[in-house]
Amino acid sequence: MGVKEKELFRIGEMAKRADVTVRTIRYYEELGLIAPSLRRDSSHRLYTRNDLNSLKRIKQLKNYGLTLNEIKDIFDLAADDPTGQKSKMKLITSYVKKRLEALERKKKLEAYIEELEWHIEQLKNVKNFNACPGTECSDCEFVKFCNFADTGGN
Amino acid sequence: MGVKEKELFRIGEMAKRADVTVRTIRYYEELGLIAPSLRRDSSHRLYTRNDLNSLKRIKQLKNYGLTLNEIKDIFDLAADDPTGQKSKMKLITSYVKKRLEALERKKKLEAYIEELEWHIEQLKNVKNFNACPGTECSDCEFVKFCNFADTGGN
DNA sequence: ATAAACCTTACGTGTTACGTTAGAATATAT
DNA sequence: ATATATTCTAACGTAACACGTAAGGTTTAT
Repeated sequence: MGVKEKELFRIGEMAKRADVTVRTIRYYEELGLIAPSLRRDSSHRLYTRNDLNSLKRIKQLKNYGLTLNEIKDIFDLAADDPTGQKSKMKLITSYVKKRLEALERKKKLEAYIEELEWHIEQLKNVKNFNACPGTECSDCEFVKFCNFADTGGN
Repeated sequence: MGVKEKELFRIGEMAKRADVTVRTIRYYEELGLIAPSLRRDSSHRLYTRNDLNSLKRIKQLKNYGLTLNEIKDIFDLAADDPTGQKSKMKLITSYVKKRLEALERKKKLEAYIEELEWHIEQLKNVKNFNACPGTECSDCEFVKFCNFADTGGN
């Protein structure tokens, strides 16, 4: 089935619909993230509704905190195997790896949040408290809870 | 009580003990993160064990995924109020804000992880699957689950 | 006294995600 | 048919981040 001309967007239209700049779209093309489904003889880019979806998806993944490189990895995985017959296992493996990386980041974030909560509790409960870390930290009565304290050796 | 000379480290010693470069320590000083407790007439930096703890703490917080600017914010909070008598509430408020920011990041990360898991499940269960997103995505029988699909309007 | 360590100043590096001209071709509206 | 708008490629600019690296000089340790 051919692509109806009516269903094609020029780059400016794409930019408006996805709320990004024209430059951004071209930049994503440079990175190999999205390419126009076709071009005119004039070399003007023409995009389909599907292309628009891909662009929106990039925005979504960016919003999850992914870098453009990480997004490209994911897109490339999908492009590797459009019908899913060739290397399903490899695809799954890669997704699983991405998941593990994300879980690792989550773990660190949680440790940080716990730290913050510890500080908040200290501040709430202690009368004569010393802000930690600070110049007085070594005299702080709570320093024993700090796991970063120098133990004397190297 | 005065600082015993024996307990003072020069910058090279600091670098070794914290496993960073000398340049890194000077850079942190530029940013206002750590300053040597004193200097010799020669302007050589001299650090205390407490300084070393601060340096190690920076490494720890970096490991949590914080930027140096974020770390500086936290340090500045503590320095604002070393005895904790002046503005306890303000301090708590700031920590709480940092916590909320971190929770926000965590939420996004979790959404991403769920997405990955959804893809993994799809790949595991679907026989004739199409990698999503991809050129065939609009024909995918699971496209209805995708929340980024263009709905026709703007 | 000579090497090792340190000092300041300042430019360089690589990554990320685009912004911003510049000059030319093409498309659309009247 | 022309005026205006849009698009094209190419290429340089930017701004934050976290230092690296050299230059040229002083200080400390052995």
